[in-house]
Amino acid sequence: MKAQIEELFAQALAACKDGLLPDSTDVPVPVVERTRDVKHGDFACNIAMVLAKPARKNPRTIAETLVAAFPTVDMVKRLEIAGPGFINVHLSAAAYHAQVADILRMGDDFGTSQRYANTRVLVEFVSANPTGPLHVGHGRLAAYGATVANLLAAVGYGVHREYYVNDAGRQMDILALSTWLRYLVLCGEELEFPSNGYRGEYITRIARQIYDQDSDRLHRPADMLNEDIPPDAPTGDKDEHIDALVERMRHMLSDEDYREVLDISLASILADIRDDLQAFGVPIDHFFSERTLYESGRVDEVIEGLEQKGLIYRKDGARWFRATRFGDEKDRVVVRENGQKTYIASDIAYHHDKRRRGNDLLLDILGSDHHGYVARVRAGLEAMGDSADRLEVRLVQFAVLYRGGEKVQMSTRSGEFVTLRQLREEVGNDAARFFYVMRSNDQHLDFDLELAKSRSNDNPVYYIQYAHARICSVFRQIEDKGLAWDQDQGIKVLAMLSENHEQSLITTLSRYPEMLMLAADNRAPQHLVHYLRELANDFHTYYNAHQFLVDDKNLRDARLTLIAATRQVIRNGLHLLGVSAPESM
RNA sequence: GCGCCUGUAGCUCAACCGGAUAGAGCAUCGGCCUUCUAAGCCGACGGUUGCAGGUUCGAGUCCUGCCGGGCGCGCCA
Repeated sequence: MKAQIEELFAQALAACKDGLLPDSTDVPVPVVERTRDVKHGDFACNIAMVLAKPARKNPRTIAETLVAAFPTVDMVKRLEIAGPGFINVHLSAAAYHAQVADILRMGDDFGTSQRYANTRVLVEFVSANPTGPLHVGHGRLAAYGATVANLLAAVGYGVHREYYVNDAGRQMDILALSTWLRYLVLCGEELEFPSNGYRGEYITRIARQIYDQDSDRLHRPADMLNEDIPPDAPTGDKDEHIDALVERMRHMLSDEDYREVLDISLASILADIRDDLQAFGVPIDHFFSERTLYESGRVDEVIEGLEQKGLIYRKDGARWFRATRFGDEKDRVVVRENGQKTYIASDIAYHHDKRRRGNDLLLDILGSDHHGYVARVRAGLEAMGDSADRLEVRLVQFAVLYRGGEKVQMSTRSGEFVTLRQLREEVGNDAARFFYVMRSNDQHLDFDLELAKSRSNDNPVYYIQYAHARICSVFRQIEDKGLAWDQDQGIKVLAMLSENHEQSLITTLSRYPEMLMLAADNRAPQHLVHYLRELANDFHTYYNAHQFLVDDKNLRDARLTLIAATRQVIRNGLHLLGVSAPESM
C-alpha cells in the first residue's frame, strides 16, 4: 500500500517537475508515511517541503502543483494540503477491503516481497567457541540471527545461515587438555586443575565417555605431567602454566591419541550445540569449520596474497598486516613469533571465502564485545581487493537475567542457570525467542524470568498468542451454533464493517507488509514484536466491543472474514519470530 | 586516555533513518464476566526527551561540548 502511494507521488512529480525544478537538481524519491492522526488522512507526504529549497518556491504552491498532477486512481479518495505543505492522502474504503481479501488469498505468503530477490546474503551468527554449551548470551545471538534471517528471506533475499566453528588454535588445545586431565582423575590420578582450563561438568562427562571407550589406554602418571611446569596463578602466570601443560600433554601422548581426545571433545560439544539450536528452532545451513581453512591452504593463500601486495611486514619476529591502511586503529599480527597464525588470518580467509561462494552481502551477527574486531575484518576484506561495504556487522548487546527484580548472577559456580538449555526449559522456547528480540539489538536487554514465565496479561507473548487462540475458538463454534461462514460473501460485504474498532483493525492489518520491509531493512525484529502487540490489542478491543457470531448473515460473514485475516497475519508474524501460534490456550 | 553503543513517564521500552498534539506496557487508582476464552476490555494519573549551545520551515531524532551508564582497546578467539 505504502509503496503504491509512493509510486503515485513519483508519477505526479515526474509529470510536473519541469515546471517546478531547475534542470540541474536531482529529483528526490518521494517518501510517504502513515499519519499519526486520522484527521490527516491515511498517508502523508512531505515532498513539497523537501522541494521548497531547490525549487525556490513556497511549499504549499508546490503541493498544489503536485496535487493537480496526481494520477486519478480508485484507491485514493482525495488529497488535501495541510500545515506547512504536507500532502495528505485519504484512501477509499475499497482500498482497505482489497487488503483484507489479499491477506486471505495469499495466506502464509501475505506480507512477503521479492524486492531483494537478486541478492544473496550469508548470515553468520552464534559462532560460539566450541568449548562448552551455549549460554544465555549466545541465546540472544541465536534468536536475533534466526529472526533477522527469516525477515530477510521474507523480503526476497537468498539467505544462507552459517555458524563459524572456531575449531583451530589454542583454545582447542586447552579443551583437549581439560578433558584429558578429567580423564586422568578417572584413572585414579590426583592433580590440580589449571585455573585457565575448562572446568564445566560437561568436560567430565566427555572424559568418562573416553574412559568407557578406551579404559586406561591414555593413562599417564600425573607426576610426569607436572614436572618442571611453571606455577599457575596466583603465584605464576596462568597462560604460561596451561601452555606448558598442553605442550607436555602432546609430548606424553601420540599424535593420534592427542587428536582423539581433541576430536571427541569437540564432536561432543558441537553435537550438543547443534541439538540445542535445533530445539530452539534456529536452523543452521552450515557449520563452517575454521580448521578446514588451514587444511585447504586458504589461510596461507590469504597471507601470501597480502604479502604480494606489500601489506605484510616483519617486526619483533612476527608478521604484521598493515590494517591501518584500511582504517583500523592498529596493524595486526597475522603470524606470531612462534609461527602460529592468529585468528585474524583465518577470519580474513573465512570472509574472503564467504564472498567467493557468491554471496553479495555478508551479515555478521556478533556479541557487542567483538566490536573491536569489525575494523580488522573489514580491513582484511578490503586488502583482499573486496569492497568493505559488502560486510555488514550487527552487534548484539548482552542480556541480563532478572528473577523477581533481582539480577541473576551468571557465574558457573553459583548454580544459577547459565546455559541456553536451562533457560529454554524454565521459560519455554516461545517466551525465550520472543523476549530475546523484543528490544533493539544495540540495546541492553533486561530479561525478566518471572515475566517470561507468567501466564498473565503482563506477558506479551501470551497476549499475542491468546488473540490467535481466541479467533480459532470463534471459528470452532460456528458449527456448534448451527451457523456457517462464507468467506467469498464476507469479502463482498466488507463495507458493512463501519465500526471504529473494525476500521482500526483493518488499518493495522494493511500495515503489515510495510512493517515487514522496515524490520528487514533495519535488521530490527523488534518492529515485528511491537506490531504484533498492537494488532493483538486491536483485536482484543474489538472482541470485547462486538459480537462476531451475530444473526445478520452478511455482517457475520464480514466480521468473520476480518478476524480470519487477523488470524492469518498473527500467524505469519509469529512464524517469522519462531514463536508458535496455538489454536487453543 | 582513545573507540563503539547508550541516556525519553516511578520501572521496562516505542516513536516508521528530520515531520503535525512524544506513545505503549508495568506499577498506582476506578470500572466491566446470564453474550464467541477475564491469559481480555474501558477509564484516570503520570514528561523541561541527561545538561548547554548550534544547524532549519520544523529536532527525542542531525552537529559540537559537558555529565552519567555499558562494552572494547593482546604475538587470546
